[in-house]
Amino acid sequence: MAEPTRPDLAAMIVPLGRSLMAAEQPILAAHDLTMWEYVVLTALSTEPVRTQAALADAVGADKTRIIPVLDGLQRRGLLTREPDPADRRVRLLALTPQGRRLRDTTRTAIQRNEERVLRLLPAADRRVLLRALRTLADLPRDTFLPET
Amino acid sequence: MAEPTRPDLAAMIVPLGRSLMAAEQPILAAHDLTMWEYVVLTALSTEPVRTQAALADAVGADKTRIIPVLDGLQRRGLLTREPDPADRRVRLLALTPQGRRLRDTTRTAIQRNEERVLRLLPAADRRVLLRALRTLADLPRDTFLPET
DNA sequence: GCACATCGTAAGCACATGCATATCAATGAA
DNA sequence: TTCATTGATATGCATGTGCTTACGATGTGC
Repeated sequence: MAEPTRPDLAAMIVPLGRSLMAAEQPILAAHDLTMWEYVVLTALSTEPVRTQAALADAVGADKTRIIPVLDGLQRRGLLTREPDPADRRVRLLALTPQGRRLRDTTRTAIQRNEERVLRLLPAADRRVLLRALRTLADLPRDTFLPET
Repeated sequence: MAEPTRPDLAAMIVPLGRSLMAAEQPILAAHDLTMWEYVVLTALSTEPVRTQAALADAVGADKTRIIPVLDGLQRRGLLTREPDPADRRVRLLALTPQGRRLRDTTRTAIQRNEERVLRLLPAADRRVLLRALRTLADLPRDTFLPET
């Protein structure tokens, strides 16, 4: 039984994710956003989803738990919910200009902090890392599940 | 305000971590281990820690919540706890041969599955990704916190 | 028209987590 | 010697999460 040559991928990524989330927290607080609020603001501009349930699925949230998040964002004028004329069950979500601005300023602050950390890596490694992460992050979730 | 050229690092890493944890779950179950049990088994062979509290900190666990995990592992003969003669408050932890074997077979299965996913990346990217992740994962947690 | 599915919404339950508190035993410093 | 600190342990509380159930409104297919 040979010694493994690397740590588990999960063992590196999961704690790293925790550290990054912890790092985001003060930035989000300074922008008066919770994590899920920010996730929704970000997803609404990058994911072409039609239904709230699809949005929840896309961002890994629970569709029932996301309702109060959407309520809050709507109440603050950061997003709108309009019935879809093609299917009156559906509420179409859209960012307001205010929502877009808040998303952008928050994202800028978050990414600035991330760049500070990423600069600890060589530039070429940085580019590859981001490219590879993007590829992995875009994989369907069940890609990772073990085969039976 | 220019469009960002990349997703947030956290926005890629955190869901990826979730997917990897979900993928691990059936493998751990097949080896009769919980996630924290496996984390402890793995950490005991790679982290030179003396106290249980230090182990908990090293693996991002709560020192009080880790006690029942250690109890269970000890009861199953996977690890031993002996008083440290140099400081009788401390319980020195060590894997048994059985614990080492279980850790190894589990890790092999987990990494085999991870390799299957990693092979979706070009080989050179794979190497850089793992190297970069290792670097980032080894950073002290407060490296990531924003500067005041 | 009817049975079934879907969407949004609310709420319940079990469990995990982060943090705090408390206790006992042991250690180290003043 | 006294007191503060440390290590292990147990437990409580608040919060978050995953999943489930249920409901009303709407849509689809037969």
